[in-house]
Amino acid sequence: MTLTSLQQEFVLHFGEMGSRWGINRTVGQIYALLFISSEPLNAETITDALAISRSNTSMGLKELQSWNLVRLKHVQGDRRDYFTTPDDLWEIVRTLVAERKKREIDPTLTKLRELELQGPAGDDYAEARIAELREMIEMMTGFYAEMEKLETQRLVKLMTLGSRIAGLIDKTGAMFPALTKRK
Amino acid sequence: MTLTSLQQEFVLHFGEMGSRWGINRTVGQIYALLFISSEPLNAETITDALAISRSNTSMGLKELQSWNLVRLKHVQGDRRDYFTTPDDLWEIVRTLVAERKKREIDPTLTKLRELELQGPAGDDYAEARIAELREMIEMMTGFYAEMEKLETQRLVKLMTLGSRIAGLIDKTGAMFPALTKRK
DNA sequence: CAGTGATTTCAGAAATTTCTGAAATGTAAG
DNA sequence: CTTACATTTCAGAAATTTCTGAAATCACTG
Repeated sequence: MTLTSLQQEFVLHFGEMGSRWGINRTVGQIYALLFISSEPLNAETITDALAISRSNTSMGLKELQSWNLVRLKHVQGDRRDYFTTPDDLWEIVRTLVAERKKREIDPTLTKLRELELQGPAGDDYAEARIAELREMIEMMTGFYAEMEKLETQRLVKLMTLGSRIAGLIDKTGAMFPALTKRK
Repeated sequence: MTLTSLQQEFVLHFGEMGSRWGINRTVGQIYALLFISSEPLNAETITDALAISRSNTSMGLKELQSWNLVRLKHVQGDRRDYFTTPDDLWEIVRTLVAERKKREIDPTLTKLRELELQGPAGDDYAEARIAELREMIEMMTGFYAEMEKLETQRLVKLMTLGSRIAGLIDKTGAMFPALTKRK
């Protein structure tokens, strides 16, 4: 498979960005290629489109699968595995956020709780700082859990509303009547 | 400087997590150490607390400064530079989000716009996919820009309210009267 | 259940990133 | 201007990550 120059540029960009995210260049490129391909691709096709080794493709796909970022498809009369990304961009974003939370946030939250359980260590400042950090992370993950439940439509509306929502809350942090009365 | 076992564990954890984020172990450790230290620390102190080379400390601090994550302080009658993290956790989070956006999102947005400007490349699917991705990123960064403007107090309240806010929007995505009337 | 092709595994090679010590540069004080 | 630190730079060493080709495993098919 030969890439159009548009595909080429897109794929290369995601490869470079990959390192800024926590993933490697090849994984970024594979994902980008699947993302802009209208049809599912098999490992062989990816291998030659990106000019990498077959085994590298295999590892990259495995990595993407562990992130739940690609779906496996099968073509009638073809034994090979074909891969795609979900059509729904929101689904992709949800997955991405969920997985990053799992890998980047949750372990830290666990560790902080563990440290607090070890009880007073005679370092009041550090202890207070750790507690404060834990509380903040809990607040943010709690908010995230709520947002995760929302249907996409409502989420979109919420984002579009933007800061107009904040108008409902006065400076002291109390809610305006409009919000408290209803429900 | 010798670390208490609490400090030790905290610092090592952030070192390990560092690689899951885009930063390296040492940078994570330096930041963690500054974060749980009640007093500003100089490079020499950091160097021996973490058992790394003086030059490594210098590079790590430079990296943290480029992220705006540390502040430089000076102690009367001492020529050395002392470093701390802001007391306000919210300020830290805001900085972190802003910097990650700058490094991880903005370049991609620019690239996508650039690709669109290059005009029809005869690959309708890829073009549509790119446009869709650009729109989603614009929506999210737009929402972020709004949230960034809010005072911390309101932001906290908003997060605590959580999904109750979503009750204000009906399934079709239209706002409920309560929200539209008050303005 | 042998044969064929697809996929994965894995040890070492290649590439990249991180770290160090030595030298260079910067800076305040005398 | 010179001395006395403090900090930064930088080339090479060390460590880590990524990539490859060969071999192993897996799984259909006839």
